[in-house]
Amino acid sequence: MSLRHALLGLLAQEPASGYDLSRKFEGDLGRYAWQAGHTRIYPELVKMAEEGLVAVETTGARGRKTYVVTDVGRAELRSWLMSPPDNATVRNETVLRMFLVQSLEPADARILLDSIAEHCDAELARLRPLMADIDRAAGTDGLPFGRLAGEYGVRQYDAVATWARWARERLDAAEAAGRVGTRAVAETG
Amino acid sequence: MSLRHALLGLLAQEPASGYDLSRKFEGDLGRYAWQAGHTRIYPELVKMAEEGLVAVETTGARGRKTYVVTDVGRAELRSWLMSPPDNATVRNETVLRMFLVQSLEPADARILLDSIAEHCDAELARLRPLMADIDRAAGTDGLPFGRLAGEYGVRQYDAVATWARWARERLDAAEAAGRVGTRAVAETG
DNA sequence: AACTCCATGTAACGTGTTACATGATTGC
DNA sequence: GCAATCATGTAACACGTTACATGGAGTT
Repeated sequence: MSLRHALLGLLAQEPASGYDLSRKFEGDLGRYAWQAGHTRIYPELVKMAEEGLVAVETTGARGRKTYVVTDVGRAELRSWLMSPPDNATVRNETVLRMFLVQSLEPADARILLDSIAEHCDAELARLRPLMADIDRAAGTDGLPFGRLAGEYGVRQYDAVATWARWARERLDAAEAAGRVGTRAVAETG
Repeated sequence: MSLRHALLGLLAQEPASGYDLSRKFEGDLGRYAWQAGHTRIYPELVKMAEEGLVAVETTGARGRKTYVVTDVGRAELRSWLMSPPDNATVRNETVLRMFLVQSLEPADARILLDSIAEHCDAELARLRPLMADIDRAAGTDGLPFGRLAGEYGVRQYDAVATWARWARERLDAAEAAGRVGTRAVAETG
């Protein structure tokens, strides 16, 4: 039930409508933490309101409903954050590709690794200036919401880019030595 | 449909039964790439066999069925690996916690960040010797299946541990300056 | 004989995605 | 008036988890 806690966390930061929340998932939150569309968010908010975790604060134009966290909701969020389970849910398609890169032919693996490195570089080029702007505006003593998460993204992409380049070198070395411990997946037909 | 490609990738490496495959998901694959239980794997293998992506190689004792990838399956795996989508599926409970750490009171956030750093240290202590063993056995020119993925894990945990310590420092600095840009989630009742 | 591990499966439920549907408001 | 955006929802489907069920083979 992570969606519910994601919503609680966002609402703990500031009251928002289902529409607002669904757009937050389109940003960095959805990019590397958790994805959810409005079709899932709306019913979940209704359910959470029924359970007393959130409440409708205002009803505005176009049927807009603004939700706020209740004390019960805050307690639930804190309890969830403070007790991480041993086996957290992880489902990452990109990491899966990294696992399976060795089932490709070396030539294909090289192309894939290069494209991963480039993709990470592009994300870094987007994120780094953003973080610098935040620090410039708030100073290194300020800590706007999202700054820690953004930094996580930077370090994450940096690590993956470095990994991809390391992996390519290992692959090259293995191929030069004539022993790529893999059963290649060649194109057929 | 990532499960299907995960299965294809594992079977491309070596033929296996549904039981074998389900146990592979219990290791590092499930720990940081993709999770799946046997109850999902068995029906998926049946479906993939119907579609000609895999085939039953042998039927052994206790009804054991060993699957192999077909040429069609290999082509499908290659095609999937070589065309990564713009918005890959990402669902990571731990990263979500990192996003929401700023909705905790500084004292709680500090405890959480410390526990994240410790958890990463523990994983590193487990993985690093494993990778060293592999390199010792295969040499730096050898590349056993899983070596690249294992290295990804090492770099990943290292990055998160460093991030957690950095985040703690930023949090300390912000609190010292008396401005933690967060609405704290305190315990109630 | 009892226990554990191997090995496969079904059914119910929870969660997430895609497609469909509706209507208000704002900017041009 | 038209298009874009805001704003909410439902229904069907896909995917994943938990609980339940069964039985063979090896070990003590």
